[in-house]
Amino acid sequence: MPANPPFDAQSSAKPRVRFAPSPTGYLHVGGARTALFNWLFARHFDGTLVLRIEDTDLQRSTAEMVEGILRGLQWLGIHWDEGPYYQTKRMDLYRAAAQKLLEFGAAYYCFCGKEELEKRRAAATAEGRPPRYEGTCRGISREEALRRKNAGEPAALRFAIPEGGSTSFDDAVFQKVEFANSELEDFVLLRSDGNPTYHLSVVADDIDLRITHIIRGADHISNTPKQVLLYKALGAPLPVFAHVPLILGPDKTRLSKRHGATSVMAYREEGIVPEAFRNFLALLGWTPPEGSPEILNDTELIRLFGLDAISRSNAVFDRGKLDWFNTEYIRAYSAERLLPLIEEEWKRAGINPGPHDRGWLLSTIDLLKPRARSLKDFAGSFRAFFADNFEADPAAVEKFLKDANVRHLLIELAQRYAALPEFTEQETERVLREFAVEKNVKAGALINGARVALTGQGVAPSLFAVMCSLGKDRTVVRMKNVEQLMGAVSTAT
RNA sequence: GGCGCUAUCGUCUAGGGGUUAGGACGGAAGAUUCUCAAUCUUCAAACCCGGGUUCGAUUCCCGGUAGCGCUACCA
Repeated sequence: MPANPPFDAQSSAKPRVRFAPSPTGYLHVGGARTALFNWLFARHFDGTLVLRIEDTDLQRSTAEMVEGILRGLQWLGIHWDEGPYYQTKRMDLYRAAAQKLLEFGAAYYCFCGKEELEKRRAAATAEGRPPRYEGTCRGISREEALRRKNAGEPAALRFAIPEGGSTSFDDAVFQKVEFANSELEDFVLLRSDGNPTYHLSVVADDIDLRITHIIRGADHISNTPKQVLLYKALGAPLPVFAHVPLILGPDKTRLSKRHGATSVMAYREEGIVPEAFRNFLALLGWTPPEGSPEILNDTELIRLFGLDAISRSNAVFDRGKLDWFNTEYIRAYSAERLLPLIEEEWKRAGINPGPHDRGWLLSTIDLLKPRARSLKDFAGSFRAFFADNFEADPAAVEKFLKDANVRHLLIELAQRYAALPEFTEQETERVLREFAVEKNVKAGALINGARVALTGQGVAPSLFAVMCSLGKDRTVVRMKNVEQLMGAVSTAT
């Protein structure tokens, strides 16, 4: 039984959680997963998700990154209820907290210069000692410190870690975690320019925003005892901490650009549908109850989600599994829902599907979607359905069209189709099969060759469905032009 | 280096003192013959190592190893 019991849904208080990205970069996969877990938790308990932008690193934070992060969250369908709050606009809160800490005797001014500290750290490391701040300025009397400070001497404010003992907390994922206080250093609360550092601003904000559960990456575990000490020094009740394992690349090192796309938006560009990405992310480090399927919509995700089922070990980002989720979602989506997403792909690929009516577009998408792995396919390997300028896959040509006789027969067959009054699946198939018998060739050879002639691909839906989708005119023209495909191949290879 | 966390198929994971160690992705084979990236069927694939506790450890404990994290006047 953990000392911090899991949040009690029966209690009147609804949980308040937050996602607090730092706008020094785009929304990356790890951040998105953290945001997702917070959102799922808030929705599950009918609580509140607060968005807070941690932009106290003035040098590296930009408005563009904030914009990108918000867009990423929106794309994923993660909606926050409060905020965004900007830390740079809440400086008074942090300074007041710092002042309080100073008055309580939990903080003191430090006059050590940056270079001086670096030198000492380097020396300590060289001598094999832990490079911790030794509390040099801790002994300076309060009056003396105030005098020097008021005289204009630059000073940072440091937190005074209690001597001896240990600090522990009960993590909803990792259970009890304990650190000896001797391992913690007197960290900086206020820089000498008066701006707060991370620890101070997070804790002051989380107290002020009445955050009940802090769900964040496991890389913050080591920071937590310092923050626990801050809560105590400030006399505030502790929230429940829940640290979620990190996401790794295939080589089991922390996911980074080396492994490919780490930006959430890059996956949109790759033709991933947001629900698929969200579903995939949810299952990275969290497992639904036994017997649950893995394809889970937002309602199911929210209903099933719980902190207790979060894993304690890091998870490798498996691109292949993401693609599987994507195919499942594309297949399950209605053509109506797919169409606007596909139109974006066409725009990007410079495809204008022409004068087709909406009904044709929808039925063609339905025909194609069981074989789609990405939205990109609708502008890529399915291009021939929506544009007349397409390139043939050389491997498909090689496999099904290298026989000149097949090509000649296809051209001849095109004449028959041209004369066919009723261009339906049944009729086109009947004509082709009779033609095959007449010419004493296997129908399959004609079918496969025709598929390549019509779509440029060796893989496509049933040929006669393809013909009907394309219509008589385009079918006839493409079959007649089959030799041109050969030319394209020989020049391409 | 110090401190912390973690360790089940290639990957995500279930399980838990006695199990044929379960599922999903991926892989392999077969079926379908109108292609396959579709569909169906089948198969291969794991408890990090060493001690201890126990009648019995993959499961509990300790140690080792490995991986990851933190170790800033970054967040």
